Amino acid sequence: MLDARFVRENIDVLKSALKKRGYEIDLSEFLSLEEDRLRLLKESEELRNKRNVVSEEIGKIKRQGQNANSLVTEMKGVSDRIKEIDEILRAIEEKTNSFLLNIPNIPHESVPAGKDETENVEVRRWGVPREFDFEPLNHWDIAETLDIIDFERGAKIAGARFAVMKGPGARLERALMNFMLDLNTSKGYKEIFPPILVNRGSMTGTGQLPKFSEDLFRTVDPEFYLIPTAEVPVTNIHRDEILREEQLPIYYTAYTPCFRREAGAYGKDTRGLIRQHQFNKVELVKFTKPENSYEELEKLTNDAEDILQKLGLPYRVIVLCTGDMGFSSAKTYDIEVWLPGQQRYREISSCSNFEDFQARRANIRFKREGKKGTEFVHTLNGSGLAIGRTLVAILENYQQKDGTVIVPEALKQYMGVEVIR
RNA sequence: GGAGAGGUGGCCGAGUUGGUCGAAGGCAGCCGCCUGCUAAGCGGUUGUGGGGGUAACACCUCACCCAGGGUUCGAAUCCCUGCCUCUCCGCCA
Repeated sequence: MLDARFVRENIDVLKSALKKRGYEIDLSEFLSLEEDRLRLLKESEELRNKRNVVSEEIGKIKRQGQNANSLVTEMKGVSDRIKEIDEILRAIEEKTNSFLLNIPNIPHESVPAGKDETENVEVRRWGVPREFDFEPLNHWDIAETLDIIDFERGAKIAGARFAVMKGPGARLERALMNFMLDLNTSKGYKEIFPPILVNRGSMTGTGQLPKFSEDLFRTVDPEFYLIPTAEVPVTNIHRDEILREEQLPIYYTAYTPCFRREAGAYGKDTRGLIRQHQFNKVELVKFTKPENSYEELEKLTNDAEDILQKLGLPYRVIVLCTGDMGFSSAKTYDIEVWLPGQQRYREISSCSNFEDFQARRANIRFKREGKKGTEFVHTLNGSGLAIGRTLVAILENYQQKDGTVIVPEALKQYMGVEVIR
């Protein structure tokens, strides 16, 4: 969320920045509400001041055994008036707050302007897609032949968009988790294994609520939310905290299952493992000082790329244009892996700098050495990587004519075999 | 699930016949002094957020003693609800 004061004082900056996102904003109601709010706030505070002073007076008078009835009556009136004002204030704040919660983040100046995903810009490519001397299969065909992913049983047990991983398929899933966590922790990321069910405050802190509830699974009694990404519990680790400057930057990596309703994706990627209600992911999360966050975004993206390089999977990096970026992000790189079965690049990681947008919602601050006051940290995160999609990429890129799949060099020690057959 | 205890500042911990409490005291931190060094000692100082104010400080003011309501002229202190922690019993991986 943006800061109310910032919005009040930077109307034009905000308007033009959001226009680049294709987001027209009408601030007139907000501004007049803010005007009312500040006026009433002042009145309320002045009355409280009066009440504090006089109440103390009443105490003194009573201790002297004298009568203070007229003052008491007067203060009763003052208190009633304070209550009235506060009720109005609460109503106003509810409106302004929900208005602020629904404004997306301001894009960084380096983000290309554009209306949708067709205007994203490719930044670099790594690796050369392999030449096949046969027609490469889709991963679901490969998996069916090898009997390592069972979509029918997944549907029977749970429903559409669920799968059962079997034998070497399950092992590959586990191998990837371990491989990624080992690689990430070797670079200084601290391993975290957080709760998978979280409360409403955490979902609001990272921006999933109130705007995107339709994509979340929720338990009813008691109420919890199933995390759509480890970003939620891991970023919320430091919610409502004031960090010391020397603690920054903080690097976390976490494996978790992720749960998404995919409500807006009917008919998309219905076959295969690309879009599931439940999937595994290893996440990278950073908390940094504002002046370092863009440098840290580059490093974080590189760390995610390194996983693909070590697995020998060709990919490209694109920077999302203003119109395609997520709600909370100021700048996002997507990493897309080459899938021979689909003859195209598919998203496997999304690395974002949220600047202070999440930190303000989640109230994550830090204190500079020798300076008074606090500042919001910058938060970043990226997949490192989505396990299911990595598994898909391995099956498709390492498939052989006879239907078997070669295990990438880096995974052999985790798999125990050289070929999945 | 049942019974009980409790949630106060960076930490520990007073305060529960409502008023002089943003909150004693201790520890830790910071700044001085003192001191061969260190330790000890002495003095001072140290929360967050909002509003106003300033060139910037200063300063003024409001709120915050888990959260949200309530009673009252006035609440850390009384009442209600929720959340969390601890102990005992039961159950369970």
